[in-house]
Amino acid sequence: MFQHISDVLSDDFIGKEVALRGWIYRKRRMGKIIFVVLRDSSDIIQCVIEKRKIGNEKFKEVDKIGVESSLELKGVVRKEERAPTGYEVDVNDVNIVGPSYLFPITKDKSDDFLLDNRHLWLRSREMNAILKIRHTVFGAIHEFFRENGYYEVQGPIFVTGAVEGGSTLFEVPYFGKKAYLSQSAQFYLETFIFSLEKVYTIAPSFRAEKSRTRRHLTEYWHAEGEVAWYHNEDMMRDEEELIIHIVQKVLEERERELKFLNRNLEILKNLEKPFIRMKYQELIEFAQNNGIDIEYGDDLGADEETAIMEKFDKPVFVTHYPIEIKPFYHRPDPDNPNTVLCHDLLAPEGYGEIIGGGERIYKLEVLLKRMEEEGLNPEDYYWYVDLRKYGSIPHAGFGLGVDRLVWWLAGLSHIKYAIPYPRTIRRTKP
RNA sequence: GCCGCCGUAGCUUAGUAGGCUGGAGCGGCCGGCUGUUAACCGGCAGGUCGCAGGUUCGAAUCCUGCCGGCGGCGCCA
Repeated sequence: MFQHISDVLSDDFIGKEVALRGWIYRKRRMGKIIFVVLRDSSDIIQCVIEKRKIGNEKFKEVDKIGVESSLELKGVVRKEERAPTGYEVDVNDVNIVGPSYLFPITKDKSDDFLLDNRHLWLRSREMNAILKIRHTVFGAIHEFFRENGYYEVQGPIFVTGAVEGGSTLFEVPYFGKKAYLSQSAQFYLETFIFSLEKVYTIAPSFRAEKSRTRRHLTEYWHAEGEVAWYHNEDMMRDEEELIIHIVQKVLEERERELKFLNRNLEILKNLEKPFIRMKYQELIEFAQNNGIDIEYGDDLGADEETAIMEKFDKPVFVTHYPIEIKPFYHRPDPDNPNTVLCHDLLAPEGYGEIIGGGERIYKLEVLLKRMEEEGLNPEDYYWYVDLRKYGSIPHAGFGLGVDRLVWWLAGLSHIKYAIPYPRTIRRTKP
């Protein structure tokens, strides 16, 4: 039986023979001895292959093959301070499963080259760590929703209308007609709540925005929730708990990976609710008092958002935006109809917006009026309007940019490092 | 869409006030080494200088256009 490397990196295995399989991570020959650093999904371990032990022929074969060749080997574990992970295997037998010559990724590599070779770069320890963190994040999201009474649902990806007013949709040919790729499941989630009350989905969203920033992808993973009877504050409370649950889970399961990525864990470890809540108005004043050039009615630009969020070490909910700068479906605040009952959640350390959400308009007349003001044709949204005709209820929802969350949690410099196959304005391969 | 930058060997790059044969490291190939840490030592091979046109006695270097890419803004999760 083969074992994983992480399992045998332990004093319990000293002096015992183990069987390992994996890929050559590094290889160095010193005359009649070859050091192979073997890699599998779990970790790396240095293996020593001596000519006198495995014979001339085998030795020559191993000498010939390159980095990323796949191997099966048997050997005895020994504690060895000189080895990269503290233990070493004295190899008794080795079998080359699939040789690799001229692996394209070597010592010097540019960002662009690694993106072109992402299919191979996934094997790197960096990507291995990021992928494991992603795995934990996605799992934690499902866990949270399911433990809190949400049903998982699936909306369509081919759609005919926009959710976000200003956003650009990807148009695709559809049997002689036009369809678009979904940019949010929100409107569909709103239909599900009349059956299931609390629903969520994790799905890709597509935005044809020609954004060239460290926080934008054209295809990204969107975790969205929608809840019947919830008001803005109820929604924020769940989101707060969701984020804390994810952070806890990542700290529990992925501390090693975060450390490997040189993530400073203090902010994550100290994270607790409640998050900071600020009305848009207060945020503008706060920004102005901190020397940021912004006026009431301006949308928060990336510079402002970054400058503001560098001053906080926990996430901030920004609520009550002016009605003009938010999409039509947000419910106006009854106490101040010039603002809407919405919220954005900004991640600290300069990372910025990771969640957008709010309470939806549930009265038919209000919705029709808002659509008219925005120049939208209710017929295009007939099914969305219908929800306000047949037993409408207050409800709220939100969308979490999962890749953005991973980007922040892992402390990455660009969102393209947070997703295995980033799709940006200029990249659709590999 | 706007602003800025880049394109030289498989990879990372030096070289651009125009001038001899475009240098190097890594990787590769050949050889050496029993404690290496993306080892080291000796040797060899490897270049349409993104593409097209122009200026010039002469262009990797200057000009024009195109192609590809990077960073940021706007927009958003």
